Amino acid sequence: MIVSTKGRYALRVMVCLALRPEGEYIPLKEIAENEGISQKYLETIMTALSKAGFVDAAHGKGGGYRLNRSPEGYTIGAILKLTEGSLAAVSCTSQGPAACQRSTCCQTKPMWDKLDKMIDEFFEGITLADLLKDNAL
Amino acid sequence: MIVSTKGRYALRVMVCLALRPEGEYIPLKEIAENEGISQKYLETIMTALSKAGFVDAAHGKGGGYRLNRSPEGYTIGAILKLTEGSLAAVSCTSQGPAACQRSTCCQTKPMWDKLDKMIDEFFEGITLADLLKDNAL
DNA sequence: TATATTACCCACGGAATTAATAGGTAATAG
DNA sequence: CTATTACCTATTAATTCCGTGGGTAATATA
Repeated sequence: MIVSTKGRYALRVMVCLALRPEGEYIPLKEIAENEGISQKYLETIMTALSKAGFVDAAHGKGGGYRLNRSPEGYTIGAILKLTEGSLAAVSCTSQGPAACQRSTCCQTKPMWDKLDKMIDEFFEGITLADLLKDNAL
Repeated sequence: MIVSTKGRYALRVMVCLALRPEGEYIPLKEIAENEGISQKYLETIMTALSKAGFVDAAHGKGGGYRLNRSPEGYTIGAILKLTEGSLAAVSCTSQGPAACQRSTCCQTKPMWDKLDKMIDEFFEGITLADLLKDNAL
């Protein structure tokens, strides 16, 4: 499993926000109910997205979260890297050469490197806007 | 992380066996020492490979494990699917449509499906023989 | 100013998965 | 008959992931 619940939730939330009228703040409670996600758990995700500058947050009545760019401005890779930390397919490649003493002679490592590159390019090549289009992928 | 220790070990072991003289049995103990893998843990992996018909096993002195095909006859995908169970990138896709009630309307699902397909084709397109070649990938 | 509403923060608990260990039994070669 | 080797079942240890609890800070509105 390369993408956990956290990352998948983050994407769904971003899609959810993208479908709302531009500029309007949506309270966390409403997003959670819409998406069927635990409110408390979603808190940690939204806070991360906010801190990273992916969304605007506003306190008080009428507050909530909203996108601060057009959907084209978000790559799926950026969102997932934020929430997942890393998209590395194996631990060998996720922590630099130090992770494995055998990395210099390992005959499987080039394959992992190539896989990582492929996955990275896949996610960086898709934007939030692409997810909104039906049958686009 | 898409591939766990188990799968990575399995691949390294298969490479290790492929580098040995054809037809010769290698005891588990020797493989484990060569690769720096716990002997006991490797047992479970070797037994699985043996049961699946990927390697021959022989008891007693002079026994051990050996490949029963040429390295071209093994795809990385087959080895990993055996040891990992599944290579699905997200749980949404690994357990069929039943895994997620939202699968019919989910705007991220087509992306996961495409990713799974890409990863599967990647691993099925590489054989053990490819890993033996330096700089081949 | 008071109150309701909302985001933000810190730490904890439970569940699931993965990695590894323990201790024995069965087969085979010499 | 003994040493060597694979095979089997169960258990523990470690890690990660998912979700919860309880409180604080900021803001809009009346």
